[in-house]
Amino acid sequence: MRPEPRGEDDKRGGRTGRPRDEAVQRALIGAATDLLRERGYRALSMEGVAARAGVAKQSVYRRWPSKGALLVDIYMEGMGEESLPAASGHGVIADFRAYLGQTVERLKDVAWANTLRSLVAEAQNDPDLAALMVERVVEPRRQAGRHIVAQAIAAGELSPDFDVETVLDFVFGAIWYRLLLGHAAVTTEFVERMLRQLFPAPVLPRRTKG
Amino acid sequence: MRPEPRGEDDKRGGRTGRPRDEAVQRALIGAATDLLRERGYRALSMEGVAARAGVAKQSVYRRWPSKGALLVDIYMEGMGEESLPAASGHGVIADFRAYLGQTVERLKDVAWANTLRSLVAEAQNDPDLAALMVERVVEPRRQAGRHIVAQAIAAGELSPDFDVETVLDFVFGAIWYRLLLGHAAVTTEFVERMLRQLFPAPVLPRRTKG
Amino acid sequence: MRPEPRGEDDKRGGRTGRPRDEAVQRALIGAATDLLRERGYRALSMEGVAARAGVAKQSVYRRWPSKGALLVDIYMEGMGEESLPAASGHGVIADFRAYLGQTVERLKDVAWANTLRSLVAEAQNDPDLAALMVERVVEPRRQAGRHIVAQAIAAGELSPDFDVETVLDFVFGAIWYRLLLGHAAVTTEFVERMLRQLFPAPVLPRRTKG
Amino acid sequence: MRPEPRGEDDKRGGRTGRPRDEAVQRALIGAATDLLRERGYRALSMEGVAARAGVAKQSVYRRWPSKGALLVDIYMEGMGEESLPAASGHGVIADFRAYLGQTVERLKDVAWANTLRSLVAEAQNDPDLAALMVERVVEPRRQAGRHIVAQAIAAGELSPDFDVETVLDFVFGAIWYRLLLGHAAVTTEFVERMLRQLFPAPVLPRRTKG
DNA sequence: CCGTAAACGAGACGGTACGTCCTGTCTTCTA
DNA sequence: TAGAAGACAGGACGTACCGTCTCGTTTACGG
Repeated sequence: MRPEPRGEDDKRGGRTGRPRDEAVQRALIGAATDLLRERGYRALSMEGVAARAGVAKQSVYRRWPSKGALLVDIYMEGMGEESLPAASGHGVIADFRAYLGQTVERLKDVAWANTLRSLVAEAQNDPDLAALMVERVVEPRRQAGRHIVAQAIAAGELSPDFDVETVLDFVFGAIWYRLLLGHAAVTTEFVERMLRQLFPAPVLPRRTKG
Repeated sequence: MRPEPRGEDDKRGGRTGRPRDEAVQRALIGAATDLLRERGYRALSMEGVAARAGVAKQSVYRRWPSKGALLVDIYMEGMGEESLPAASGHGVIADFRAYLGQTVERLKDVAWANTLRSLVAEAQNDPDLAALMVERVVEPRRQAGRHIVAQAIAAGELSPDFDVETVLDFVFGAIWYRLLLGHAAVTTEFVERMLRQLFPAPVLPRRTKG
Repeated sequence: MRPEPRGEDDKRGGRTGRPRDEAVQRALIGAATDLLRERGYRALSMEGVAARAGVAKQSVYRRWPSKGALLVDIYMEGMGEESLPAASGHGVIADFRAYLGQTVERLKDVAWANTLRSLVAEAQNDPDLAALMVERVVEPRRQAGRHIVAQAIAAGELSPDFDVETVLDFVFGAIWYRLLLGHAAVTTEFVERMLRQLFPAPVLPRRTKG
Repeated sequence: MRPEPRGEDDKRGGRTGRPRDEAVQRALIGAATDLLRERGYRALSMEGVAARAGVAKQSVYRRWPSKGALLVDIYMEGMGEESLPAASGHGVIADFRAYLGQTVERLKDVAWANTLRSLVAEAQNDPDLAALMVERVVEPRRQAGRHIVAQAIAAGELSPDFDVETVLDFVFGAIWYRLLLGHAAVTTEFVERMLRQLFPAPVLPRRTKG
C-alpha cells in the first residue's frame, strides 16, 4: 500500500530482484583479508578469494569489477568511518601524534599493511583505481590533517600561512615510503622524529616563525 | 642483475661456449622501455618483452630471473652512475634544489616514471626485489642527500644534529607519494615548496646564505 | 511439454493463482525462432531466449524444463497437427511425392531447418529428449508414410510384403543425413531421385539387373 | 651438415622448437575416448579431457581449436586408413554386406557410437567442422561405396546408370538416422533388410521377391 | 471485496566450462 | 654455450550459461 519508492534508509534504492546476500559479502571480505594476512598480495586472486569464501566467482565480479575495487572495500571496512578529529586541548603536536599514531598502530596488522601495499601496487595498473584510492584513502586522511592544522591556526598555535599541503605530503609520504620500500620500519618512534622535525622546540622566547 | 658475478674486469671469467650477444641485451631493454612508455606496467610481461624484442623467452630469463630484476637494470641503465654531488658553493638549499630537481626532471619521461612505479608495484610481491631496490635505488639517492647535508654541517650551515634521515624520508617520501598515488603532480614548484618548508627563511635582518 | 497434464478442455484444472500469460508464451517461442533463424543453434540459450523475449528466465523454465523441450514445442508449433494423408488417387508415387515434398518445402525455412538440427544435436545429450522426439517428431511422420503404403497395398499397387519400415528409414534417413551432414542439399530434385530408386519404372521385358 | 629441409617422412616439416610430445597426444585422445565411453558427449569438455589426461589445457588447444576438431581426430584414430575394398568375387551384395557390416560392427563400441553422435551434434554449431567432417568422415566412406558399385558395373552386375549417390544416401542415411534418433537399433539384421530392399532377388520367371 | 496462490520481472546464487594469457621450465635444432 | 623456436604444467583471467533461489508486484478465483 506504499506506492512511493521506499523508506529513506532503504538499502535497495529502487532495485528489484533478489537482494545481495550480506553473508556472501562478509565471507568474501573475510576470505580476502585472510589471504592477505597469510599469504600476501601475490596470493590474492579473484579466483582464490571466491574459492576460499565458498562462493561463485561471479559473485565476486558482481560486487567488484577488479581486485583493486575489492581492496578499497577491505580498506573501508577496516577503516570504519573517517571522522574529523576533535581538538584535544593539548596542542597541535599532540593532535598530530594521535592522528599519525593511529595510522602506525593499524599498520602493525599484517593484513592491513598488505592491504595498503596491494592497493598501491594495483593502482599502478589501473588509473580508475588510482582515482578511487585518492578519493577514498588519500583524501579523507589528508582532510583530517587539514582540520587539525585549521584548529591550530584558529588557536594561534600556527601561522595562517602554514603550508599544510606540503606537510601532509611529508608525513604521509614518509609513511608510505617506508611501508612500500621497506628501508625502515614505521614505528611510533618514527612519528616522534617527524614531529620534532616539523615542530621544532620553541627554544627561546622567540618562536620559529612570527 | 647478472645471473652470476663474473670476474672484475673479465667479461667472461673462463667460460666456454658462445658469448652473450650484446645486441640481444640492448633489444630487450629497449623493448621493455618502449612497453613501459606506451602501455605501462600492466603490459610488461616477460613474454611480451621477448616477443617485442624478437628474442627467445629463454634469453630473457637467462639474463634476469624475474620482471623485477629486469626493471632494476632498466633503472640502472637510465640512471647512469650515481655520484656524490660536489659542493656547489651556493649553499645547502641550492644543493638540494639541484639534487631533487634532477629527479623531478627525469620523472617527466613517462617510461622512467612507469619504471619506478613498476618497481614499487613489483616489490610488493617480491621481498628479494624490495631488498635489491633499497640497495640500488633507494640508498644511493639517500647517500647523495646525506653527503649534501654533511657538507652543509661542515660549512656551518646546518646544526650537527640536523636529522638527515627524517628529512630524506620527507622529501623522497613526498615524491614517491605523489608519483604512486597521483593526488598531485611532481613539479619543480613542488620542490620549491618542500625546500621552503625544510629551510624556513631566517626571518631576521640577515639573510640565509652568507 | 506442459509441466503438468491439465484437465481435458479445462485450461486450468482447478488451479488457483494467476494464469499463465499467453503473450509470454508467444514472445518466447517467437524469440527462440528468431534466434534459430538469425544465429543458429549455438546462440539458442535459455538465458538468451528469455532476454530476447523480454521475459524472466524463470518464465521459460516454468514452461519447459530444458532447451530440448522448448525445441519440441517450436517443432509442434511449426508443424501443426500431423494428419494422415488422404489417398490422392494418383498412385503411391504421387502420394509419396506430396508427402516428402512437404518436408522439403518446410526445410527451406532456415529457422525450421535449424530447429530440426538443434533437436538432433540436443537429443545426443538428453535421452529423454531423444525418446520424446521419436514420439513427437519421428513416429508421426513415419505413420503417415505407413498409411500411404497401406493404401497402396490395398489398391494392389504394392506387394503386401513391401518392407515399409526399411523404405521409411531410407527416405527419412537420407533427408536427415543431408540436413545434418550437409554434403548435399535437400531439394525437390533429390526427392525425385529417391522416388525413382524406390519405385523403378515397371519397364519392359528387360529390367535393371541382368 | 644437412642444410636441406629434411628427409621426406619428416614429421616436422621445417618446424623448429621443441617438438610436440607424442605421449601428450596419446593421453589426450585416450582421455577423450574414455570420457565418451563412460559419460557420453555431455561430459566431453576440453577442460575435462585435459584434466583427465593430466595435461595443461593449453596443450589441448594447441592441437585442436575446438571440441569438434578433437572428435575428428578420435574418429580418424579409430578408423585407421580408409582403403578401397577389393572385389570379393562374391558379387555386389556380398561386397556391400562386408562394407556396411564393418560400420555396424564398429558402432557396437559405445565410445565409437558416442564419437559419431558427438561429431554430428558439434557440427550443428560449427560450419567448419561440418565441412571437415564431410571431407574426413562422410566422403571416404562414400568413396568406398562408389568403388564397389563401379566394380559391379564393370562386372556387368549392375546397370551403368545405377544411381550410386542416392543408394549411398539411403544406406548411410538410414544408419545415421537410427544412430542419432534412436527409434531402432543398427544391427546386422538391419543391414540385411537394406540389402534385400536395394537388390531384390533376381527373380526367376516367377514373382518379385523370393 | 478480500485473501490465497500462482505468474511475473528482476536479478542473486553456486556451479561448470569457455578460450586466452602469462609464468618459469624444458627440449630441439642451429650457430 | 647462446640463441630462436616453441612445447609443457600450471594458474588466473573475465565471460557466458546453467538451473535454482529469493524478492516485490500483479492478476485471477473463490470464499
